[in-house]
Amino acid sequence: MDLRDKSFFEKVYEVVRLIPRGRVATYGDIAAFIGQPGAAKMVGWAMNASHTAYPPVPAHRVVNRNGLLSGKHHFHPPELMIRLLENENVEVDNDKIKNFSKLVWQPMKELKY
DNA sequence: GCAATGACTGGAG
DNA sequence: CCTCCAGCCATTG
Repeated sequence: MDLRDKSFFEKVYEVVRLIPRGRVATYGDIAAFIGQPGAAKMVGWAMNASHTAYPPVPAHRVVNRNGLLSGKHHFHPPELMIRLLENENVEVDNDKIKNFSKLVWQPMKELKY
């Protein structure tokens, strides 16, 4: 798979890299921002291949709409995701982001196009 | 090109 | 906040 060319994946990566340190974003918001609302699953799919992207993508800042770390099982080890978040002062409780509603970063609203 | 897949989501209960 | 359901769409076999 040539991720070198511009694609859905690369758009996702760009947005994810814009997520401020200590903040998190949802798959749906990212998908909507790149003009493909409803393609939230594709964002997750992109994250699945994000390890091949460069510069690295802070995939640990991307969670589902409930603030649940749905993708932690894709990290090695899974606890790494939580460790990275806590390292940014993001509190995690039982695989969920505490104060999620306040930490969530929405490109649509933050960047306001 | 059809069928299955998946780190999802919004609405309803 | 949780569960269940139907819809979502790029990528893969």
